[in-house]
Amino acid sequence: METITDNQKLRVAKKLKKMFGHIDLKTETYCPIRDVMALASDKWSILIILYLGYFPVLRFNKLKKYVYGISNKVLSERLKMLEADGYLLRTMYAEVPIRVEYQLTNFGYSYLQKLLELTEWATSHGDTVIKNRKKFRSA
Amino acid sequence: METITDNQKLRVAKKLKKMFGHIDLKTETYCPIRDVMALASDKWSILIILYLGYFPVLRFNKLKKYVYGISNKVLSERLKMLEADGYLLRTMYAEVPIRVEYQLTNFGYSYLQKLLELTEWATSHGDTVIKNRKKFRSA
DNA sequence: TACTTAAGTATCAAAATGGAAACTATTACT
DNA sequence: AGTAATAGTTTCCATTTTGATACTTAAGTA
Repeated sequence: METITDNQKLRVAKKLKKMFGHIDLKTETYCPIRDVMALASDKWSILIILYLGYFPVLRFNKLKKYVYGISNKVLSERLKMLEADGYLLRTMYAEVPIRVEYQLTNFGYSYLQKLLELTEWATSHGDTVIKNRKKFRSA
Repeated sequence: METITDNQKLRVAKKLKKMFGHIDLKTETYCPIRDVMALASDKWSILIILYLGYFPVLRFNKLKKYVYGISNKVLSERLKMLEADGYLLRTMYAEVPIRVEYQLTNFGYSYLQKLLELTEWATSHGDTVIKNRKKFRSA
């Protein structure tokens, strides 16, 4: 079982208060969690960013191999959006055949650091989730 | 500009190596990032978990108000999945009208701690993303 | 002339997702 | 009998999101 200390709870409460004080809850003003996270925590975006963290530079087709299951269309879409938001840099070399390299910006790298907290948690708790699901289904 | 120290880069590389060593990249074995994160980093799930962190207990309609824009269908769907995966607890009181309470489990709380790293980052970098987008469009 | 390769784009059908609105169950109250 | 409230479920339709496949561009090579 997970144990959570009172100290941890306090820290979390503090962070939440700060965050929720900053964002307006009721009205539909701009909400970074809805906007920024929508792209950056997307299933494919997460994988793209992680692989670009692992391999400093990747080309389109290489990336597509690592992020298996993604289609040309979706990959190029996500790359364009991630570039637009500033997470990554696209460099095109006018060779033949053309060569394009993708790499994280410092901004993207800064995001990756936080993202890692989450993906590490996910990899170490994946089995628990599976167990929970089974228990739930059989209940 | 974001500055990233070599020290930070080293730490990130270490984490990535550990994660990517653990998961098999090439074959399609079970991948917690694809599976666990798919639900837990979903747009609506994030908001649900954050609000359940902020308010220790919430009922269906209250939650729906906070997570504005979500429909009955999607909210009840997400709640069921989050319950199944073990993030939250659903308690039903056989009163009339019926009363149902949702709250985070310790497991869900443990996830929330990591999630906060990301949402805090997002709230403090939302303006940068907006700026980046503008720059990109006008380039 | 045809072929090759990288990095996409274009296109169209298929599938998944989403939202709106109506409906259900239950018991007490008027 | 009709109304009210909560917590959903159901239905149906529209929009979004995918996925697969073919196509493009450019220069060098066989």
